Amino acid sequence: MSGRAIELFQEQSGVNHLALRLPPSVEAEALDLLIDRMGGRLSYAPKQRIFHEDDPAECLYKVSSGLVCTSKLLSDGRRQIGGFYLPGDYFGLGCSGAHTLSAEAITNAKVRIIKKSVLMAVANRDDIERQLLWLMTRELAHLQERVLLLIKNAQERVGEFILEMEKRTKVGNAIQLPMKRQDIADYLGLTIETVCRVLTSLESCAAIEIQTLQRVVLRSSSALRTAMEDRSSIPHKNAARKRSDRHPHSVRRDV
Amino acid sequence: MSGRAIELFQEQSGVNHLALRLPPSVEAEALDLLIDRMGGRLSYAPKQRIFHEDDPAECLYKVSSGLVCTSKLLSDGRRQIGGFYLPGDYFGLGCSGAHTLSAEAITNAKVRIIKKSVLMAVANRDDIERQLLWLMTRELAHLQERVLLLIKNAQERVGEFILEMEKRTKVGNAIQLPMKRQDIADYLGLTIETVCRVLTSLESCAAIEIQTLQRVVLRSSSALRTAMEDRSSIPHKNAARKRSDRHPHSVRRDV
DNA sequence: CGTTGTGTTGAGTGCCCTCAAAAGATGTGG
DNA sequence: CCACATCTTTTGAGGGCACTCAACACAACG
Repeated sequence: MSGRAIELFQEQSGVNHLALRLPPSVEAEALDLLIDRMGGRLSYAPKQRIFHEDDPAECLYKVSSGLVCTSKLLSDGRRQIGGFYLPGDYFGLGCSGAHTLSAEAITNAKVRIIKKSVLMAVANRDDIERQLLWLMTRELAHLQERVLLLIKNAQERVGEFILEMEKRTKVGNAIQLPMKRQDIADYLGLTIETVCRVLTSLESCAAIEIQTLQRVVLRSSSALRTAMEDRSSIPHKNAARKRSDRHPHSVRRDV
Repeated sequence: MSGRAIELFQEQSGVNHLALRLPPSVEAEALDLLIDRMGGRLSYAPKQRIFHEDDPAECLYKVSSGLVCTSKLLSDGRRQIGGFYLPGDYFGLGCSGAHTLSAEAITNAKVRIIKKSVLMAVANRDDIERQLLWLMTRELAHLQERVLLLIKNAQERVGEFILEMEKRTKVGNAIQLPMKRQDIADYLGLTIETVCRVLTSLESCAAIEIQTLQRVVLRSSSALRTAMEDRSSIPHKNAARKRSDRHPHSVRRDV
């Protein structure tokens, strides 16, 4: 249980130990090695389920190839997609006890899987722990971004999605969209029709080019930005004017 | 750096060590003791800022009294509230490097503050680490709930907010709403007018009673549930019928 | 008791959803 | 390789929910 009182004041490692301020270069090297060597290999066909949302969350997963998503089915029939996971991405984190989301393959996918208990038994615990904490922190930051996304309008949601996928899947200058339009819609909290319409409008304003269903090229990022901010050339929504009215002295009370 | 190879195979503690499956009774006892005894005391007036969203995230905060919220100002002037924190709640977690949100007091508030480095230097690290991980896991679960909330309609959002606040702030049978209507709106991604209208309609259908601006009583939880599910008696939105059309064989491919 | 901030209510509009149908993509058997 | 069936995507028409704008009621404070 204890037996590490001797280390109590080793400040250097102690400070970093918290893993809430991590050297960015660390990433998950040891974890990668471990799961690649010791983790089980599993293959999934499109739409095949990897785990269900009530299954005990005792494993850690990493995508080797293909595309995986987590999702949740609501009582009214709507589906919300928690995230898309590309090769190299980890999923199944951040759940104590049971998963809160299901996971399924979207394309053919190969997945590495390792039990958390095995992970802890085999590896240097602190390294692994720090890396897991880092992964959780990233997941949390990503979720916060998503919350911000969901209060925006359709053009901004789709636009930010394009930009996110550009960072993650660009080969040459082609952005890959391996998921269905319906998956994008469920990820962005929109309908498939709205996603289609926005994509079409983005193409017609020369921001992007839809080469195939799953292949998009970013033609003009400035045009994309413009289209995202454009509210049909009407200064609608809660504009800055209104906001300043609402918090007229949010500044002057600062210490 | 290392020197802990001897502990490598201490299975028992190693398994729990991951803190991703925690004994629910643990909560944050040691952490509570530590921050209450060693943490600094700070007092804030309404609307006073506690930290800014770009400040380095090197401290952990706990509300002693009053109400605190985290928030982010968007470029278009909209504000998104990350969360409300009541006495006993921790905030400032889950950020590596810099905060992603600002924090400010809503009412008069007393806050305990402790540096993460001090925390790690003074305490048994594993306990503290486990408790921090547990707090982060809760934060993550809460964020996932929020994402699900934001794709729902106004009545469901406000209704779920009432139910959440009932769990957290009920004294007798009165629910306390210490924040402004605008704060609720910014938390739910709605406008203040919509929040008002929904609250009024919930009162007129006998689901709740608005005693004062900041004091609400839940009259009939069943009426509330009905009002939340009610889409003006029209089976709109993506109903189950349409959803089953969209994924007609999501079952048959399971292993 | 005026002033300022906050909350409520009303009228009108637009964004996105629903419903519907056509067009395109994908897969299978002949 | 083509015909056919199925699934997916696109496009169109129309409507509702939540937003914008505006005015009034209420509360807090000096």
